[in-house]
Amino acid sequence: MPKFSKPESESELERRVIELAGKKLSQLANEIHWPVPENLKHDKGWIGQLLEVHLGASAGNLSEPDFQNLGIELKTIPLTAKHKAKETTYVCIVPLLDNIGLSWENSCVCRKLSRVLWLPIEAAPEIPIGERKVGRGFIWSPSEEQMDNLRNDWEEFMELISLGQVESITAHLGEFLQIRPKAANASVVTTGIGQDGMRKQTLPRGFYLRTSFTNQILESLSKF
DNA sequence: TGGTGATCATAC
DNA sequence: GTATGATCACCA
Repeated sequence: MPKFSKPESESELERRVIELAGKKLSQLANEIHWPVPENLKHDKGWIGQLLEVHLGASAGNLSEPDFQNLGIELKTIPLTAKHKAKETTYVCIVPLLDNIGLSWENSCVCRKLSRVLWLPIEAAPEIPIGERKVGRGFIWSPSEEQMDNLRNDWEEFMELISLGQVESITAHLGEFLQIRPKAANASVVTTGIGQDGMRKQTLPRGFYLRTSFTNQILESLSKF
């Protein structure tokens, strides 16, 4: 069996996650002959991709779960020195068009978060990238309460968007979910709905999970 | 100093 | 541009 074959079952994936716990990123990078970057300024997705390779995720830029056969999405969680979530977690792009009649159950947020492999990684700035260790990952599904919370935020956002209020949405909105720009830079545009109901060019946005939400998940587990 | 708004790399 | 992977950088 090749070293980084895709896991055939959830229990196999879990075993491999446990094996990764406590390892340094430099160790994982060396095994696949990847150089370790000085910082992540120009390699923001480096850690996520490193772990995808090690766990045998059927990577690619498909809008499919990372482990297609298992229906599981892989998400790394950068941790502060206090082992709290350091950053919000990107979920998916916000649909700005043709979202009439889109139900929460069929939304990208609900589908992506229904089954997630969370992998905490040390990310305190004082620790060099290569010295950062992988935490104890775990497979998770949202509780009913968490689902309700996310759905409430999502429905509020989608109503604003369908009413042409995209431009008025700031990252302050939403209790657990938020909407922020998701683009290479501020001049990138996509088509959305304007205040007059006509199509309008606007900045692409993404759904993100607030750190309060991911911390809630982390607190219910032992990470290391 | 934490959160919001902006940005980076890469494949197609 | 859209999709994947996210973190940076600045200001309140």
